[in-house]
Amino acid sequence: MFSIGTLSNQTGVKVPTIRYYEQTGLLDAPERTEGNQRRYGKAELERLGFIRHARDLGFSIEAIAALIRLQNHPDRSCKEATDIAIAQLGYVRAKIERLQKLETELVRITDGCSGLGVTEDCYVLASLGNHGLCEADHDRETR
Amino acid sequence: MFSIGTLSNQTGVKVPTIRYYEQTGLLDAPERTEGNQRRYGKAELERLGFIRHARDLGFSIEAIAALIRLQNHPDRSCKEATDIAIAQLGYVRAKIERLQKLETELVRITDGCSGLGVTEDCYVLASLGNHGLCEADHDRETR
DNA sequence: TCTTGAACCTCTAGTGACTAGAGGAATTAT
DNA sequence: ATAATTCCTCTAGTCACTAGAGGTTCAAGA
Repeated sequence: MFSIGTLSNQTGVKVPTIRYYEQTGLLDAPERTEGNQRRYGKAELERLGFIRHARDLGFSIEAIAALIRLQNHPDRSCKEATDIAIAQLGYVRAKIERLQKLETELVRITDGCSGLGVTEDCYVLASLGNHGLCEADHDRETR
Repeated sequence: MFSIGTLSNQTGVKVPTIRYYEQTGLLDAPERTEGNQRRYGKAELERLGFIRHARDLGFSIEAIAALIRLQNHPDRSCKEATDIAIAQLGYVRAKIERLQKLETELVRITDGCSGLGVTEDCYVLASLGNHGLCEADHDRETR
């Protein structure tokens, strides 16, 4: 049994974040010492590792909660877990595509400007003010 | 002179968002009617178009505020505006790179799973639980 | 001119996933 | 025994909005 600080060191997840995960139900409330401090074991270490890895991959807390529910029902079809991962993949791909459009336009904007003039004639500012200068549409980056 | 709703229609920026921009200082407080309703002119329309375009490109409110300050001092060097845009480009590129790593791993994870079995043997869940299965490091996606 | 209904106003609170800080208690090391 | 560190809870802040309550003003038609 180890403290929240040790768990934090083992997993790289910050202490307040661990408490936040407990609060939101991603982690079960652990045992406590007589003095009310949290004490964790191997099971929590593994689950937090799972959560951390999924977060690193950009899964939402909500999606991770769903994955954990699936883990707790090992008889359920694997398809549901795969579906969540595939949805995440689609989300990541869509985001990449959007960002690549933004990259293209930012390159265009920054290339057009020597950086030597004064703001009055600045191509960056002109481009931002005049969407008509864009070559293509770019969707809003929803983060 | 036109209302906030008209401005919203012209720019595609939602009414509450326009008020939010005013509150945060991105937009100046406009004239009001006797009945306290906002009335806008061409200048505000243009500035909001500028803001919208910059937001679409992923610039932060803070960065946009800086760009607007530069616009208001046309004698300042264009370099500052270009620097902001270049920083944004770097940010976008870093994000793309991270997301591509995530994409690779998500493909690996989802390809490894037939979707036919039960969760107990699910490769998706196993992969998420065991970071050691990853081929490469992937940084946390900071959004 | 009056009425109706749409659009407007302010204010507060909620979103996601944390992070920061206050003020105090428990644990660990010396 | 004492000092340093870690832990506890609770509240509030972050970013860029979005939603809703409860009330007021405006514009168009009768």
